[in-house]
Amino acid sequence: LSSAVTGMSIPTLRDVAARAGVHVATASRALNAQTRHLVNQKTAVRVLDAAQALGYQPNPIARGLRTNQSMSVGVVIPDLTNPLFPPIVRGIEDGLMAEGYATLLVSTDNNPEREATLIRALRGRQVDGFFFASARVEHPAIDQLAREAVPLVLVNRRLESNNLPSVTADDASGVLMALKHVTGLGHTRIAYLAGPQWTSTGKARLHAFRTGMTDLGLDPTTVVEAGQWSEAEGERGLAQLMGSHPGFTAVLAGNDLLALGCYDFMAQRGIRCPEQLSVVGFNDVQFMDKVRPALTTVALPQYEIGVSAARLMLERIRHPKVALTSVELPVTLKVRESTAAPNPL
Amino acid sequence: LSSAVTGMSIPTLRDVAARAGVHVATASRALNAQTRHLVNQKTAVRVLDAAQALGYQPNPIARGLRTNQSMSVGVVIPDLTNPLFPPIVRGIEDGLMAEGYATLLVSTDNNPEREATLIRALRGRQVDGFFFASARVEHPAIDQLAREAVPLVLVNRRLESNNLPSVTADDASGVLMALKHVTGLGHTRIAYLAGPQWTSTGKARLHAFRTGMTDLGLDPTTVVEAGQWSEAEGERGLAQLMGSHPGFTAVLAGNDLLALGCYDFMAQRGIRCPEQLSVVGFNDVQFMDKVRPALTTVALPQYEIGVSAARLMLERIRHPKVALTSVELPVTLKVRESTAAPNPL
DNA sequence: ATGAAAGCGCTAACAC
DNA sequence: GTGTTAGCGCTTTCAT
Repeated sequence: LSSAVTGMSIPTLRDVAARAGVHVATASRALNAQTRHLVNQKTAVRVLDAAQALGYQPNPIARGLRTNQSMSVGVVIPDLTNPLFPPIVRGIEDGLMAEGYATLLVSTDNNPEREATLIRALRGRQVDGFFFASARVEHPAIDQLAREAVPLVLVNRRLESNNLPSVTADDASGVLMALKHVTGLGHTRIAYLAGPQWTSTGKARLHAFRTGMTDLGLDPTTVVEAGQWSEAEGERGLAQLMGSHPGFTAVLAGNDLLALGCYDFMAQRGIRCPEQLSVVGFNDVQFMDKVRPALTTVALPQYEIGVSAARLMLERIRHPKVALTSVELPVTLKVRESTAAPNPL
Repeated sequence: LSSAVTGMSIPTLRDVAARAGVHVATASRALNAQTRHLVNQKTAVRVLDAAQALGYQPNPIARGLRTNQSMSVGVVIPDLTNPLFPPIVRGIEDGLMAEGYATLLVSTDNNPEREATLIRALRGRQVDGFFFASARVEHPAIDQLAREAVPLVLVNRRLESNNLPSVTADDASGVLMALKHVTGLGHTRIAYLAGPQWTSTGKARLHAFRTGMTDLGLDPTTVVEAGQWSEAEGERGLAQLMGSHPGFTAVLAGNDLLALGCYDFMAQRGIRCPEQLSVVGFNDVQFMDKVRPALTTVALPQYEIGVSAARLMLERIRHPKVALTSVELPVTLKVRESTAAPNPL
């Protein structure tokens, strides 16, 4: 018995077909833009009208079972509460929603086991592709997916082992802009509080710092690596930096969280920013213009990164054969209050 | 031909059954905890082993088609980049993931049309339930879903028209704590910058302010309503407040974003916080301890709200007949630097 | 305790 | 141009 007859529940393709007086297959063809040309113009209209009248919604579950497509994608990030990710995720969501894709979002907490479980769960749900914002420089799980030809897009990350499509910000330029700004202010002894070197952004930014400093004829060795992209590690990092390489007047942090950690350490030691030490962040996460002092930082086009990633994914899904492309987006320097000319002792 | 034989692709139940030497139906029963008792102990073990060996993952799409369950839920929020929501969403995600549910997250931007579209899309995907963090006090779309007996949980919101299960924070106590703190400091002329009155939290908090002030024998009429939960509206609101009711020495804001808007206005007018005006926020969103001055605010157990909501949803899905329950979680006051004793002129 | 068979809603060969 | 048929992977009667 068709569900329309029972009066209950959601109309199915059968109901539409019945109402239009055609076979389900015809109804299916008429409803699908790809195959609509196979059916008589008038019949198609009749089917469309019937669907409209019934408020028919195709069931993607059933379709997916048949077509091996779920019209959904997995978005794998380290942690949604890291303020860098919400805008990126929204960009992905907005870019994909228009095309009928749903996004399954998961946070890995940088825990490889959890990540493996989540990837398995997403694969089980037949996602049509994966976004990874959590890629370590080496990442067996991703390599595996790539080998299986699952559509993949790396977001704000790159892989060393694999030439996968990625959307990143121009980290090198960003570091150089920060460096130029700080040297322009008169600083010459500049420290770098690097992000974890098992992340591609961490490595890229540190590398840019080293070459940039060398090119400027400055000493590029005042460097400490944080173990995590966290405030706590930023605090620890600056402490270590001041212990091992005292005397610098500015510190560039691998990201804003690390910069905030510097603030914590400085507050605790009574060091004033920017009078005694200039600090520069990276990412320009929400509220960085409101912290004390307002943080000078390199701003990423976060939402745009998400949108671009969505575009790349669509390309990958629709044209799997086309050569891989990657996108690098420009960054901008936001000069605020955490940087000033060095104070002559 | 079974996929295991072809050597490619993902193993199906057929492959597991074949390997264990049983019929698919038996394999299905053995794999499902609910029906395992129907099958011989030894057979069950054999099937489980086969599944293990093959790395079998049940296909929820196929299962869903049969059972009319998608093992996924929709999470509808106004905007993921509003920092209140990421922790809540993570709580929901973590609470549900353990039970095998996936979350489909969407942002409505408070746009009713967009929201309607998104709800339709989610229904089309057969989600087993909806979380709404975007409920207006009146909300036809939600009423409709409730009438259709779709499992629903309201998060940080309540509905006037409908007694739906909800998880909220104890807004009234929060406002009272803020009030007590500020009066304890010596303030008597206290303004309230209310959130939008088309939201339940906006209404609840304003109501608590009015009764609280009255109970304290203070004038409760220095109130302005913001049109949105936004920084811009906070700025506008404080401007309006100072124009229409000058002379107050403390302002309680409906949430942190509004409080930050107050900061903006004060910076622009050269009014010092807390010396000239004390400000209290609400929610204790990320970085409120880092803004200038560090914001005194009422903290919500954000992650816990999400976890509780997930629990409620699970109950609803599993026992649809059980009476509706709602949860109200306690809040805490974070005293920081934006409040001080009023400055005698 | 297990197998056989039907069917969830849809799409895609294949016929006519 | 349209109907027929089969089947995606799984669960669930119904037999045995």
